[in-house]
Amino acid sequence: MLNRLKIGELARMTGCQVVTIRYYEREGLLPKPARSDGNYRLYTSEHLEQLHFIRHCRSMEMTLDDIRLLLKFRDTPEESCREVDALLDQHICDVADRITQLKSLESQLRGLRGQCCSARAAKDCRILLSLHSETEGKTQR
Amino acid sequence: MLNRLKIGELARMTGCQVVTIRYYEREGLLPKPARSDGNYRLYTSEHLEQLHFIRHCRSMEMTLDDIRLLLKFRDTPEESCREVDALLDQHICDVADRITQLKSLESQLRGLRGQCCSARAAKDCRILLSLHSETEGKTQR
DNA sequence: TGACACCCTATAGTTACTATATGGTCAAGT
DNA sequence: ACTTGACCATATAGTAACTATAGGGTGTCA
Repeated sequence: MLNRLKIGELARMTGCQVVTIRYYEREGLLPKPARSDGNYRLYTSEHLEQLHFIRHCRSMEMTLDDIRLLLKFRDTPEESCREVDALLDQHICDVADRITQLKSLESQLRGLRGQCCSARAAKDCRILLSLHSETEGKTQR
Repeated sequence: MLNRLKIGELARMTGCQVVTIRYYEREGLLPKPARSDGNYRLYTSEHLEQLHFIRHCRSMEMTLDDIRLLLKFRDTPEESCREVDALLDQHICDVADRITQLKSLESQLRGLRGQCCSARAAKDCRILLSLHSETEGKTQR
């Protein structure tokens, strides 16, 4: 029976930690469930589904703010889903940008690493020496 | 003259924010500078060089802990630089792993995005529907 | 003397949790 | 009836690397 799930059961069914579920409730991502006589949270299959939704979004590294928005869209069925598309497009852009950035970083790091030729004294370490020189063409943040 | 730099001057010379410089001091990454009569921080060219080092490392997304280690290695000139190499190798690995992860995420997101065919009502939005379904094969972190 | 740029400290907020402390609930076993 | 143990509850603080805010002092120029 799926309508009196305790928090630990919900956790097991979603691969989510108990504390995280409580955290989502505080953050307004999961509606407050009913309580048992002993003050235990009692979840329904609605909660289960919503938590699956949240975890699916999180596994794609969407922010909790993004997820809040998506949940709002879901609850206004007459609105178009153009905003869902836009949110996703933006997220895809962000991920792609980050990949580009990390690739450049990786080659920079490999370049730096290549300056070392085996264990010498740290005072002569070319990596450390190189890190002391000014970064050219870098702007803040 | 480079031996009585005020914090704002140091900030301008390194492209670092004033508050960040003070933060590095609190964190023990920059030694405490002398003070003027009016209690202003007075930096030397040593500070300037060390801050360049820190910012260079940060531009490569090393953590402050990493940087603390590197500074320690620099100050123990008889130690070999093998540890510097190891730190860098680890960092390169982390970056490479993250790239792999983000690439897979990107294609997953593009797949999801492709399920939408233009603006329909949110209740039928295939993206939202898809996000409700269970993630298969994902384990907890 | 006042305006202004610049400096100071202390404290709280950001993100998405995680950790810690302290105590209550419930079912099974003795 | 009592205890053990798994499970649940709340409140608070910590994580990383800053950023923001409040409230006030310093130094120079007109």
